[in-house]
Amino acid sequence: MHDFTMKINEYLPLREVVFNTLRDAILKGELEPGEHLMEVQLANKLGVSRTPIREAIRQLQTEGLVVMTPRKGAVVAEITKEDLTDVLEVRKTLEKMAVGLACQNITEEQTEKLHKCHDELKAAFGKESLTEIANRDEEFHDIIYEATGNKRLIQILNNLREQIYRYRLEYIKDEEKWMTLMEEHRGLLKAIDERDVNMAESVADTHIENQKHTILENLGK
Amino acid sequence: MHDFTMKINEYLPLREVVFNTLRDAILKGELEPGEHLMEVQLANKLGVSRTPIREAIRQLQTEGLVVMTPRKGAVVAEITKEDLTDVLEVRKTLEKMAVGLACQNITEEQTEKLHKCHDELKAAFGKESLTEIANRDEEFHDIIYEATGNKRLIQILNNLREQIYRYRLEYIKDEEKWMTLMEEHRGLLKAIDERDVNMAESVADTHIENQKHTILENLGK
DNA sequence: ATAAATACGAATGTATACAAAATACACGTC
DNA sequence: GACGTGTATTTTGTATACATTCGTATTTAT
Repeated sequence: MHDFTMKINEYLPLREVVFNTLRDAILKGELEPGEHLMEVQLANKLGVSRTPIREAIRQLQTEGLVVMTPRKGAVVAEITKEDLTDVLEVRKTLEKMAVGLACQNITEEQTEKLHKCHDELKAAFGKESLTEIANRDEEFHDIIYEATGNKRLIQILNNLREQIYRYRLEYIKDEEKWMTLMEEHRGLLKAIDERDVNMAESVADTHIENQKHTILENLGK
Repeated sequence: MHDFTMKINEYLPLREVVFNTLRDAILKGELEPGEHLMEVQLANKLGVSRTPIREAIRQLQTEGLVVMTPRKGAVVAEITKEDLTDVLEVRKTLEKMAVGLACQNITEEQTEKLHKCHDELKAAFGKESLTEIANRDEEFHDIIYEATGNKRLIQILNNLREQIYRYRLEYIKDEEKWMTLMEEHRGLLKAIDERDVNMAESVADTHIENQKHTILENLGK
């Protein structure tokens, strides 16, 4: 059977393309913090006009990836230790809220997906594939987010995650922490399976706290 | 002595002016939910070109006040009961976090400001001035937000407040709830004075929960 | 008469042109 | 040599022109 919904939404406005391109460049570090984003230069480089560039940069601003000042332009956001701490403190609170809600609201189907994802995550650790670990880890939390049923919560958590995206590979690189990481994921899964809100919140707290320590540690170097 | 720094930052880009104008219009209900925002029409009305209009609309989108679909344009966001519930649930969690942090981090100076604001709020209730009650209420919470020292938390809380801004006057209109409202503010102040985190979180929980009930109640009508 | 096709209008997407401000740089003065 | 001023260049802000698409109404064929 043919899938006639396939081509729906295949169109992407140029501003979206530019946005994704610049976003990736920032998160990968190709555009370094403090670097000035100049419209004409980017327009030439990407082969489009200034208009989509400007709109993309504004989008990046609201995501917190660039900082703009009127008549001065945009620079890639510098992230200080304090900023990171602030982000992770809020994220800790909301992750706890999320796992708590997930315990109450998760469906049978979502539970199944979560287990499957957890298995794949374990497999990724076995294969020692950093990017796959990172992706599965992201997916694992995504499923939990979805299970909360709170759209606004999901949106904010995704944005907060974006803030620390640049450091996620650094965070996973450290093989010494893998055991702890796997332990925490297993803990989350168990707590959600048993609908144990207190345990889930406690594990989530530890999980983010550890992540905070690792990231701040690596940032010092 | 003359103040030569006076005129600094007096310049506002047109996009900012347009943004504020449209934002106010939406929050005041002059632009109704579901209404289509057309660029040329707005540009003519406000006497500017489409460019600043477009940039302002994108800003409104990220604030959640309008919803855009590619090649269709922007409509003023409809807020459903579910959206409102989601927003207020997240806000409850973060308000609790905020008062907890405020208990730990508030300075002498900020405490003083909070007391002063609380007195003015009581006075506003005495004068039965709705807009003044609303403004003082907003200021009261602003001071608490500032006292947390967490910039990201402040930013998110401000955004969440924006979402329910349209209903804040409705919320305060109900004179029966004034006693409760005053009681809750007094409770928050006391808890912060005594650095009692548990009490502060408990009062904040009740405060937002009551707000949620009132707003959802009024929304039904 | 109904349904499909088409053509027209209106709105958004994108590019470019022009205006104003900020930055860089060279020149002159102390 | 350092500092300040004036000019040139670069960059952002805004307006406008052009392209594309979507919706609607009209027309045409069955």
